[in-house]
Amino acid sequence: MDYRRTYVKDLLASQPQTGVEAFGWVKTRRDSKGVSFVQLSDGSCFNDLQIVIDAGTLPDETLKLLTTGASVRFTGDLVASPGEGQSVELKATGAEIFGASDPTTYPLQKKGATMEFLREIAHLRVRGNTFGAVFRVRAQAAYAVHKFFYERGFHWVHTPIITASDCEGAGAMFAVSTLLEAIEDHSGETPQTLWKLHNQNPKSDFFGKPAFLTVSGQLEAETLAMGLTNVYTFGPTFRAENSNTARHLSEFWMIEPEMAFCSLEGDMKLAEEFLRYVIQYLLDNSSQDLDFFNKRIEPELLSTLEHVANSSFEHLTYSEAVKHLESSGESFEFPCTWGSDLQAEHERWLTEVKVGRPVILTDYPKDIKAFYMRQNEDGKTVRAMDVLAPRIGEIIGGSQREERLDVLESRIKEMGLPIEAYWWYLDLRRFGSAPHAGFGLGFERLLMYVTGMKNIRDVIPYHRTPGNAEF
RNA sequence: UGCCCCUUAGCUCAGUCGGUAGAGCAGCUGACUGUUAAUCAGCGGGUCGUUGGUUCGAGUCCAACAGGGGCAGCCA
Repeated sequence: MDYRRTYVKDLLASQPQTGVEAFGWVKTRRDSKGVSFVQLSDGSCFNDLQIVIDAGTLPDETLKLLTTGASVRFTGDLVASPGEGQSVELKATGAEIFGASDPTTYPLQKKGATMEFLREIAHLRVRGNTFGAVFRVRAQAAYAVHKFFYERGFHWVHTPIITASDCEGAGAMFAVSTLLEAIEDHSGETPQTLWKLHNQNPKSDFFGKPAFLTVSGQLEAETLAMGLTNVYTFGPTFRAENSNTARHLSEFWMIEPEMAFCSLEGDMKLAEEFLRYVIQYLLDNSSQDLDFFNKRIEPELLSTLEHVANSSFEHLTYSEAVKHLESSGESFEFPCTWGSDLQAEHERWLTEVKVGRPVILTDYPKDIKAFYMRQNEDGKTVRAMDVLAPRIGEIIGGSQREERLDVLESRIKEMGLPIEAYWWYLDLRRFGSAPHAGFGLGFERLLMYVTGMKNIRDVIPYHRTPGNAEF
């Protein structure tokens, strides 16, 4: 056996020929008097290979073991299919079963299961139509991300996953420590694992100071952009927020481009180009999987994606958006006033009702945005942007960064942050500072958008959320 | 973190007023010369999430716990 062999995807695209083999897992079997049909899947593409087994070809014992979930190698001839739904099929002459799958206990079936149930058997769900498609599209999208940046001369940079800088400021962090040790407690009826804290002094911890999992690679990416000009990160990101929604994960993958000599206008242009490029790439290269999502998951998916790939995004300033919201005539649960952050219901109205496609909001009040965003001349707003998309809300958050040393320093002090910790970040403004901008994009939110999947936990193989780290 | 909902067969669900359990699919057996979520007939399948309480009697009412989910906030 060798990984260099013919896969289901290749067989389905081949002309009839003798002496072929196919490896995979049985999805279903159908029996008639003189013939049995097996749908064989190996994950190489959306469609299954239909295996035709004439009665008497295989021993009864073998045929009986060809149940949903079994892994098998079929040998035979690839022939033109007289039935509808496929151009070729494999006429079996032999079958070797590697692993049987007891149909009375195998939890996957050919008929509907809920997303919630499949999430609890996440180690098996990839064998079904939906999750096979999700993870193929995920891989294609990741490739498209790299391709997009590579074609534009961006350098992929690897910012640290463990960070001792608690100044990233993007949310609650997970601690990374060796001061804790697991101990078994046998005093109760059932033994349980407890934590023992060696001591409470961070100086004796592994890194000699408190360390955390990164919540953003942005600040480090900025340092790399101040030498490589155009860079991006694409890696895991961690937030210890107690968020329980269909669009938050504790561990997710984020894409963060950062560009030197670039204004917010260039940043917006990149964000829009990026989204439209990835969507077009998937329309061109994942059409079978997208057709399935359009048919079974989200009926408006294809028309929406095609529309977005071919039309420019609406641009609005925060202040204009607030005016639209105030005169909308809608009765929101929370009224919209200038100076406060937009509620989810406001964002939804703007992108779904008012505009009907992605919208970029810019120039937010400085008090509701991060310290590093560049201040406008009005002294009240900053060069921030959020890209909002129908159905999923905020998909991108970015800004032009504050490149003026004095303004940045006073902003850090104003917000009560420990200025000593930012010494290296401030150095960028001391030595060859340059206007620069970037954004952060949640990869799983992008995947929700392009697949139509409704819960972010269903576009990552194993989700990490508060109270859940199974598998 | 706050508010709300759900948990009955392997899966998806019904179960009225509190009176001791139902369907479809899956599985098994059989029928059918080529099916596409095949079809048809028959059969088996239950600690009603767990613990406690109210009651003559609890799937049904109450409480706690466990698991799952929705909305909001935080954000990507």
